[in-house]
Amino acid sequence: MATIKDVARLAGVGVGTASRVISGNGSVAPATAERVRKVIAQLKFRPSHTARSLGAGTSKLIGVYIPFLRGTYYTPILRTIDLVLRAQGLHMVVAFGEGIEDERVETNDGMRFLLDRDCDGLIVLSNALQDEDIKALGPAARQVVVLNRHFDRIKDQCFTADHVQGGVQAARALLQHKHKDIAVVSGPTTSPDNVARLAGFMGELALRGLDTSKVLTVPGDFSNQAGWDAADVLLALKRRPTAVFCANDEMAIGLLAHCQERGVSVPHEVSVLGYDDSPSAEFAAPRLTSVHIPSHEVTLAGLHWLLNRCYGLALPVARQFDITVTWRASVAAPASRKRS
Amino acid sequence: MATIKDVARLAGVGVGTASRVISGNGSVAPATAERVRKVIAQLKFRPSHTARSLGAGTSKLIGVYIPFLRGTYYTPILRTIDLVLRAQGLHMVVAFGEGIEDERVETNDGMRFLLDRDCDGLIVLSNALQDEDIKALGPAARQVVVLNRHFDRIKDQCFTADHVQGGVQAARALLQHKHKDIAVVSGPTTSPDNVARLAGFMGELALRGLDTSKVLTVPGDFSNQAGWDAADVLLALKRRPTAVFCANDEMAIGLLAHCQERGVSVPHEVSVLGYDDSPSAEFAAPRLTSVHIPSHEVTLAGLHWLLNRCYGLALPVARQFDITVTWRASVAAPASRKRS
DNA sequence: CCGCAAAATGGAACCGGTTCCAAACGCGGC
DNA sequence: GCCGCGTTTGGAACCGGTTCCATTTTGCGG
Repeated sequence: MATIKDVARLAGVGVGTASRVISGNGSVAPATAERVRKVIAQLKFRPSHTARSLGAGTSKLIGVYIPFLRGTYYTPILRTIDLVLRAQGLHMVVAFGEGIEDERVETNDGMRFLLDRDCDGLIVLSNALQDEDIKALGPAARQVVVLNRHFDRIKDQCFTADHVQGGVQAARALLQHKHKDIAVVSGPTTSPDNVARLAGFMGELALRGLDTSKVLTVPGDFSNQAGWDAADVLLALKRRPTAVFCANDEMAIGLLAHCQERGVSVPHEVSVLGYDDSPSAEFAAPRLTSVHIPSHEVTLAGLHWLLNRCYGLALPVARQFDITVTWRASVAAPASRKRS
Repeated sequence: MATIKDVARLAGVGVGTASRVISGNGSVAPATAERVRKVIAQLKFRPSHTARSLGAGTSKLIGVYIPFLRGTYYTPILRTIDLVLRAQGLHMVVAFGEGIEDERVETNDGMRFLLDRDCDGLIVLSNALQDEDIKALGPAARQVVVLNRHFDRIKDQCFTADHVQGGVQAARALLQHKHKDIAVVSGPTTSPDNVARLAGFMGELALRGLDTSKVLTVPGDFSNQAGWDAADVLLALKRRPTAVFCANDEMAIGLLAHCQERGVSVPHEVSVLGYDDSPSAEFAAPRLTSVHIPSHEVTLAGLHWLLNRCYGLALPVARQFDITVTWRASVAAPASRKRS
């Protein structure tokens, strides 16, 4: 690979001049610049990012930590990040948490790994992260943004939709169709956003006069399989619920698949409500009604904040995110029925 | 951030000695080493990857180019890459092609972008790449691996399952259930792997005595929406096919959703066969029978080859990949029926 | 107690850029 | 023709590590 010295030598100029032509800083006589440019083209010279980073003290690298790349929830987020970054001439270094270890340990390792790589900033999505982990980051914490979580310690750097509100919306969607026998397939209790949406959901049901102690909650882990398994439990019930709220779309889809296999018609016999409105919801069978979390907007806001901090930009940063319900085919009024 | 000079100064040693302690190369008296280590811990010193890269001439960075991160096909591939890389202390820089430009231009830009970042190697997934693009890469081509494509120019660096064989398997799966009225939802004709699987499919049908001119092919673009739209065409047919082969799972899932919406029962009224056996196939409704492409193995082989080349390792590199059919619920024998 | 090889050590050079500084140069005004 | 200012230029210093080389220290056998 040709270096700037080769360019300088062949063009008969000093390295300083060559550098000025390449970076465009400082003035160079037009004729000289032309000569240097010619040599650059001839040598197919491309300046080394590494060397630049070392001198400039900035790597133009943003790290992204994703706990587990499953389903379709994270893919639009990655797309959004890549798109914005490339437009700024930046790159994205990615790490996933997919080892065998404890998720929290893994998150910390992953962040460390990324920080060690001299990333200018970090975007972290994680349910396992704890307040002390943020603290342990020390000054490095200044350059991280957390999505879908809230930490008081760095509240300006946290971007998330209000999942309590999301749960409320979910409850209203079901109540609106006069459902009274409701079941829930929940995510892990260790996941704060899951806890929030369930709290919102249950709270709203109680507010509307439902006895929430009768709302069966089947625990799950956000996977397709968990939804499938939950269906097994739910369909075996003597008095089946008329509606099921799943804490994410993945589980809803697993549940849908199981209902189909058993010949249970959705939404005729059971309504199914998802959460996230991830891409796979749109073409589930039946098309899944889901609580729409504006991930794109949340991601964009967090990313903008980070770029503003790291590179002194002034990109707009949203702080408020509206949650709505995307109505499709999987939720309808319960069929009127007599006691079985 | 503390530098090695700070460490050296505080420990009362030269930078050379400090470096030897950090990197573990060269001998240092135990007492001295201990002293240096103490200072390192105290200062929370972490060596700069950038500086190391510059000196060593290797960035420990592998670039990954993915044309469009949609659906679930690419996610396991990214996971596999990340897992292997991290085990080697390496990182992954990702770029997607999601702009507005021509896909081929975009792929070249993306690769350039990644190469400019001083990546030691590149993994490229792309349908738009042409032979000349490889040529234009010049010596940089030595360090790229292409997945799911074949270029004669760099045949050792291409890793792909045999999609003609995949098409053959698909045909056999349908024939095995005595389907005779078959339709195809194809991918873009610009996608070589799509062309290959269709060729294999049609070839096998012809071999088994079917008149392939009667096999309706609906063009698609690998998206859910394309499958949905194709269903519209197919279901409007006077004589509906008894089986549909979709060139990828995404389209199959879109088609399934539409069938469900129209009340067309799968596999009772139509069988649907997918391709790729991506994660979303498992929990489609009904669960999707699909031609299993061993993406994990292909990715692993390509990645191993790349690591062997870039870092002189000796990881095992597979060259042969078996394609099988994963049987689930969406394909069955056609219901016997009279002419409508 | 000496001599010699091996171990330990400090410091310079280097990787490939950018930036700063001082010097050379060109040009207009007096 | 000379002065002074602004432009152009080459080269050194620097970023933070690693590695090489020369020098000092250590350890052991004779």
